Amino acid sequence: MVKIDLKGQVKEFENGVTAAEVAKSIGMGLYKSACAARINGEVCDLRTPIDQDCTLEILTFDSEEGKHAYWHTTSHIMAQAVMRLYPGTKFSIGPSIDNGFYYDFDMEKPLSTEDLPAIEAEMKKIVKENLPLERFELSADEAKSLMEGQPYKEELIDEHAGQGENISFYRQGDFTDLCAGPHLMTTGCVKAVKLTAITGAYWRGDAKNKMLTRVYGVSFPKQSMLDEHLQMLEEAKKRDHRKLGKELGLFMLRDEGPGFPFFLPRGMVLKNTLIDYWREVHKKYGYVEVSTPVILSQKLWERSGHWDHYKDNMYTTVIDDEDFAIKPMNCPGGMLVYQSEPHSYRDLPLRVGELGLVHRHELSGALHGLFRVRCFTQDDAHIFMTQEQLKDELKNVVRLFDEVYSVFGLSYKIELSTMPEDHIGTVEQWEHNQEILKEAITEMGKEYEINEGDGAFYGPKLDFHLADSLGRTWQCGTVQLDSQLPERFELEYVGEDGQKHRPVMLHRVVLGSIERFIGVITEHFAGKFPLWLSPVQAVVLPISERHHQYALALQEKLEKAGFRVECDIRNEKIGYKIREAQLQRTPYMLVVGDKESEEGTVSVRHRQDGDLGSMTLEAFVERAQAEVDSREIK
RNA sequence: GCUGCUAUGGCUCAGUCGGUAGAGCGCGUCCUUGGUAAGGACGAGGUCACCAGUUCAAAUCUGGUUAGCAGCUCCA
Repeated sequence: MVKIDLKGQVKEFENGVTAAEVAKSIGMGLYKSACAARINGEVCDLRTPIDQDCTLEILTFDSEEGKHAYWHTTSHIMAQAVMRLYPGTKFSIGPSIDNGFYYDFDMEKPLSTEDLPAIEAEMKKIVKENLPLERFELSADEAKSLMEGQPYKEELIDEHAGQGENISFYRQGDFTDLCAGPHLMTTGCVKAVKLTAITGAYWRGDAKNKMLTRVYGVSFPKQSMLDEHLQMLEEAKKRDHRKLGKELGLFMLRDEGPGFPFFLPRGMVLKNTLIDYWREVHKKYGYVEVSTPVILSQKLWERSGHWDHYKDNMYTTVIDDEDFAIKPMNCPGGMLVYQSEPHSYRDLPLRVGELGLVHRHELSGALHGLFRVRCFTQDDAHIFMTQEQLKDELKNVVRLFDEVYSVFGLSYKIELSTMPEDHIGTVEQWEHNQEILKEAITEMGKEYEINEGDGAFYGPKLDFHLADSLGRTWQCGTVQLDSQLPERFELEYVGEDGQKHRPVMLHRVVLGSIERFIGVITEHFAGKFPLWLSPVQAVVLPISERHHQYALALQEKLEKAGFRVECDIRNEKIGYKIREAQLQRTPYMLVVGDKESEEGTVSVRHRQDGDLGSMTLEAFVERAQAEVDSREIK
């Protein structure tokens, strides 16, 4: 007998009982919705036999792990359907992902979207057949003979065999796949499936390898959940910053400058307001500001190491027969600023900010609205300090990040990116620096994930990722520890001992790029920017022509009070003007007619709260000013 | 850059079988002077992304180029 602890309730079972059988003993409802199990904290298959005392949790679709098992099984069902419809297909891998699953196929004739309904129909048949999934293990040799004619599988088997492991398989009817699991008990559990996209993807994610056909899909235990999911995607599209950017007149992109955004008057107000805030908060945190040139000699880039490691992404030019490059980063300019005068330990930490306009030749296929452009403003800073000051300064930077992100109500995910293949500096230096980053962030009580090999070529970094409307995350903030550039530029400060020492340096951006950040907050707020950021904060709406004079006077008074105000004196009815102001997400609409002009009041409507009744202009100004000052998010 | 898809007035989109373009919104003029999400009439806007080819004839078929979209790769 084994004792199984089910969330605090201990029950006894026969030795060798499976997690699925335990679920069944609790209730058929749980058994039917079970996707995977967590035994002693480890996620595993429902088929796993239990032969010693343990804790057990049954994972349903409601849990992350349950969803993953569910989607993973669905990807096998899809592969099985493809195998039935296109017998010559070579299979590679088909995992679950955050919002569904995919499977990569190597096909003689790649699939097109027209083929998806047929695959979906075949999948429904497989679901109806309610095939049980069976798990088994083979030695590497046996595995290879089973997967004969499947070169991608053979490659994977060789890899596992190299580590001396047995290879696990899952079989469902006429389909068997190399797989670690966990998986559902039968194909019949998958109730609602939608294949969502078909694209290309490189084998093993390497651009040098063959491009395979990738089919994406998502599935749910209920049709209504699928409908809801698709509905949610539709809603998310409405928040897309490219769509809103056009509708709200924030920015535009033209064929004449792919990846080079144009900021329109309203977008420019947003950008400048953001920059004003940035300056305010950086002043508070003890930063000074500089500006370094956009074009600098190629020799400088050779010295900094950018030329060797980044030249494919740099735009270049020739001036008076000398080679120059347009800056893709601000650091070398920042080094020259530091070098321009001697420094004492008393000056450190020296925090030098720069809103630097950088240009990078990004691959055409990588461009994406304001999220990925070829020309953007980094809210950069270089911080020079002593080794002893490093950890405190790291924390200081993270505190600043926290303050800024909380003003926008943004939550983030931290990644620690470690040494890439292409790097400068010694392994010891890298490991030492990575350790300091870890310590600083751990001491602040923050969680992080490791992003192996994704550091900058000059040092490890902490990346702060923010999510867009579809939940895709974009790196915005980053703190990078650099012990290379101070070395290459022979930076110095005079210590207490009167000797010259080398400072350590941090690169960091909070917003990341102003452009990307505007994209993120546009989606985050769905265009309803907080009052302090709104390009137009209020619009005065006269009911008819005889109220124009009063309305224009109000506009002038509000502008004098420091607000961004428009007045809609078009020959339209009030309902029409309100509709337009609502669609523009204008925070406040000030309706004025006979009543207001006689009483000297305004009738205030808020884009979310609706009619707020009439009040004096002074009362409105007071209210709005308080909202601006608090940077309240409504 | 790679794979697939797409490109028609300022915007969103129709356009069948190849026979030289259509709607709504927006814009302009006029009527209407109104009370919290679209009042009405009339009008002006398009070498159908670009370059070739096939054809008596191309928005439509073919090839290429450019740009966009989804994903991959790369990245703030």
